Amino acid sequence: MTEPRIEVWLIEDNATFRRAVSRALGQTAGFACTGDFGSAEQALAALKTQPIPQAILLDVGLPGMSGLEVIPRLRERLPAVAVIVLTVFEDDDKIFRAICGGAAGYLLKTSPIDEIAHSIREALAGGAPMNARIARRVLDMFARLAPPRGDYGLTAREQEIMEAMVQGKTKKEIAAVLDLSFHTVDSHLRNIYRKLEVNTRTGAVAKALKEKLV
Amino acid sequence: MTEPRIEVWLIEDNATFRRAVSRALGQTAGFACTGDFGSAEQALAALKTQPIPQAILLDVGLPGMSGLEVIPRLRERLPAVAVIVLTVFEDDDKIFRAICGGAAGYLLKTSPIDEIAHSIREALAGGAPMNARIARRVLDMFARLAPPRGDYGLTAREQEIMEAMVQGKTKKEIAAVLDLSFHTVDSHLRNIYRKLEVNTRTGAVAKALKEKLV
DNA sequence: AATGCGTTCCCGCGTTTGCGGGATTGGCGT
DNA sequence: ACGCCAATCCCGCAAACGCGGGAACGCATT
Repeated sequence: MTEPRIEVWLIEDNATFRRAVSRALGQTAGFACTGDFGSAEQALAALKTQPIPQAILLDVGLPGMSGLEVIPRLRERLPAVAVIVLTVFEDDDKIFRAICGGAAGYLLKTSPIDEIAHSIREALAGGAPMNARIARRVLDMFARLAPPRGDYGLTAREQEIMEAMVQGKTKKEIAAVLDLSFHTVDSHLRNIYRKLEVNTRTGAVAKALKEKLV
Repeated sequence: MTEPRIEVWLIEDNATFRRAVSRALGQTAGFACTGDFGSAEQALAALKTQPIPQAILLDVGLPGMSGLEVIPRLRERLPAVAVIVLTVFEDDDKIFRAICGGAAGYLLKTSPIDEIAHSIREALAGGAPMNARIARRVLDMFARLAPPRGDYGLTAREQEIMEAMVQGKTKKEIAAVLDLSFHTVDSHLRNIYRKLEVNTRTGAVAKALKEKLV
């Protein structure tokens, strides 16, 4: 069985490293490096003239437009292409921005070529290949970003009032949309304040949003 | 070289599957299953009498206390132990809650034993072993949870006012901490409202928190 | 010199809020 | 049957807020 070659693009400003990866990938069974570019701009320009690849290996430390900036643009034009970040950086902010931009994987340049090849297959199969340390960082960020999910025992009605409050509505407006008396809304509001241990709507909204009560 | 055995606990209500994994792990070089439990409660009780393991394989669909609930408790008592979820479920909510609870990995029960063994080593080495599909789900959730990071051109002073506002402070209090006149704060507030296109502090706080302006 | 903008300060007025008091109904559990 | 509590409604008042005006200064750009 002869499976079709996986066509890969490489965006990397270091010519030496770029050629090394390009050649190594070309010699790996089932892969072909059909394009290598020294900058994001060159790659974007090539989209208009060349056939698109299945996967793109991307450095983040590029001259001009950074790798992080280009991810969303690539994803926009080529939603089906797996963009895999391949870099030396492993700080939270870069990882975070890469993922939020839509990267399908995040590898380190120290990875051997067969791991890179395996990762490309994994990404195309719907996976998310990541260096072990990176993966841990992602989980940690996730957990930190996560909701403490405080439970203050708000009733259904109070939740409803909270939602309206978060939308910036006044008591009068809330009363109108929920078809209640102004005084009733006021009453619920006081109960919410007591439960959340705040005494202004601003504090209540901040607490609700921070702790994902809404 | 004789590396020390890795001691693993198993929390899984299906006795057949539990024994199968336990035996397979026991026969794998470098591993020892030193405890297997049919419920979270049994495992928590065993913490008091038995020596603690290096890793715990945990099912989420347990009778009584669910696997998701028990993760934070385990992490609390045993911060150094790698808790790896091993389950058939792969819905976003369960994955999300497991990670937020502090799980070090998330595997599917379809994984062969050598992959499980490898994952345990990976977790103990600071990695985050995940099934490929699960990893992709995590990245997708991450990107969705991500901040749109709107930029409304708030000045440094206005940012400062926003932060104080998010803390639930009144205009008078903000004026006090920033050593400004009440009227100045009022002025800044109006400019913030105009830039964010809101007309209440509630709306401003909601927008600021949702779009990570603070 | 002129323009724009951020920052600071001030007045007044009508609206909204927070909170102190209440009251009544209906469901739920022991 | 009794208490508990969520949910609904009401009054009044001091405080805070939103917004309409305004003015002044510094600093950078044009």
